[in-house]
Amino acid sequence: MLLARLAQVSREVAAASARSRKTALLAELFREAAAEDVPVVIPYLAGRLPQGRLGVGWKVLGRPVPPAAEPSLTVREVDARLTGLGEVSGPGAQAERARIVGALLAAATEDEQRFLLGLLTGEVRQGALDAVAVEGLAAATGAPAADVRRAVMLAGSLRTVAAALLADGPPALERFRLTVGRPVLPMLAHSASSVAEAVAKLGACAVEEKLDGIRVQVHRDGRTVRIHTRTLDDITDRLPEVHAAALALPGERFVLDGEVISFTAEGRPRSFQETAGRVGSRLDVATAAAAVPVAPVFFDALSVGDRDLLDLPFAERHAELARLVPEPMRVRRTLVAGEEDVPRAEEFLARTLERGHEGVVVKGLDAPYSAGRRGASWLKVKPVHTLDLVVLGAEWGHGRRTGRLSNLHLGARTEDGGFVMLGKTFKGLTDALLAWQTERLRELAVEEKSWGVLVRPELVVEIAYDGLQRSTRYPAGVTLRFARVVRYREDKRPEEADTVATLLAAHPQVRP
DNA sequence: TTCCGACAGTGGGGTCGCAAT
DNA sequence: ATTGCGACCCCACTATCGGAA
Repeated sequence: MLLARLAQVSREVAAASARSRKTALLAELFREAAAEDVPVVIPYLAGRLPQGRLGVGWKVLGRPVPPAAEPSLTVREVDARLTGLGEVSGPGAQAERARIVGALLAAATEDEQRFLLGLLTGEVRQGALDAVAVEGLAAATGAPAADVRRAVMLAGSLRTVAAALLADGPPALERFRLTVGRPVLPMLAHSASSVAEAVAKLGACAVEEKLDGIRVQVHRDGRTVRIHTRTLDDITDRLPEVHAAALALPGERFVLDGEVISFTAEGRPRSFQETAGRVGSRLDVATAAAAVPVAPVFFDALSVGDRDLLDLPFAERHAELARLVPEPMRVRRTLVAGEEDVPRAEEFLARTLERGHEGVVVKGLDAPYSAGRRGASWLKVKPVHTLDLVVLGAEWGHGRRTGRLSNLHLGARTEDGGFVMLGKTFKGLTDALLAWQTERLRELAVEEKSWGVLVRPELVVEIAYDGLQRSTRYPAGVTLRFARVVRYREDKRPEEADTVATLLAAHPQVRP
């Protein structure tokens, strides 16, 4: 199959607004694809490369290449060239990557170039990724969409399921069950603004501490242990402590879900930055582990022995977890029968925060484990802080925000009446607010840049954020975590904005 | 008819490892 | 030795579609 066909369908999918239309377009293409092309066609139309990321970004891709007049590239040839691209390393790698990409783009028509650049940057912008591709695959094969979705979650891979399904039809889905040693996509949580709100939604529930570390799924089969991240990367080699802890548990076969985090000698959690840095260290793990030891803390059991627990209610999965894992290696929790217990749950949240953790996750006791989904039965509750800051500049947006000033530069007041930048945000803005701020900020502009504008510090904006973290990038030595716009404060003058000093005073545990 | 769950898109900061400078 | 880039951790929020209520 020619790449041109995929590029054409991708353009049509992007142009269609109805999801049902996108699904139909994808299904048609999947039916056309020859068996050998399927392992490439499916991920490409889901907006991803089967090889994953290839080490090329805008630095290499930014240089325009004259397009070919006629399409000639086949999907398999493109796939082979990109596999080669992924294998480039060592001195001269950047030039070699640029050469390979340049040659590929030169062989591509304008339409194909656009599609390839989207794939390589991970931004196809066709309004369809894995989920719509799953729908398309179901439509193409006549398999129920829910069954296909479930198989993909359990396989952790759309490509594998697609190949099996197109080769053997719907019965192939039976093969995709939870298997010890093969990671499944983890269940995720929604947010709630308070414990009371979460309990009102869920009824009988468990309130568990939320640790600010790295999510892990730990598989043990006999003496073999594998540790995977949220995106199913294998990080076993980086976490010898977790490996040892899994082998020390009194069970030969299991799959557990939890968080890896580093504690100080006093038992306080280290900052996310420290834990993430440790888990990210690959070269000298022993030295990293000596400086920042980590520990697993589990909260769910997906499989124990030969039993697949995914469809059991959380209460039963947790009972299995408690049989296998000793208390200190499980998250702290309290059980709540209903709304009459809300004060106790709030007390639990307060104590969890005192211990230095992020917040809590409220979990319905009846719900199954929804692999790969943001289940309605897990609700995280974290304290939200707010500040009144001043807009110092703004950057032009991309995609659907093209032509709008989108990403705001946020400043706090200093003692001498000036402002220092604390970070940026683009979140929390409605289309109407985007339009309004674009106009307003252009009026206030004192300097036009290629990337946006610098403005007179006059607009005050209320910003919500999750906490403070150290920064080497910003002059105050700190930056906001997960900053987002709440509203503009046109009733406030910049002299009334919050200062760096008040910000630091509100977070005494974080020092620049 | 209205409501709400699921998705895609739009990017944020930090840290590590690698290659270029 | 330092710098820049890309991958991958953490993530919030809005718009939209389409099925559920």
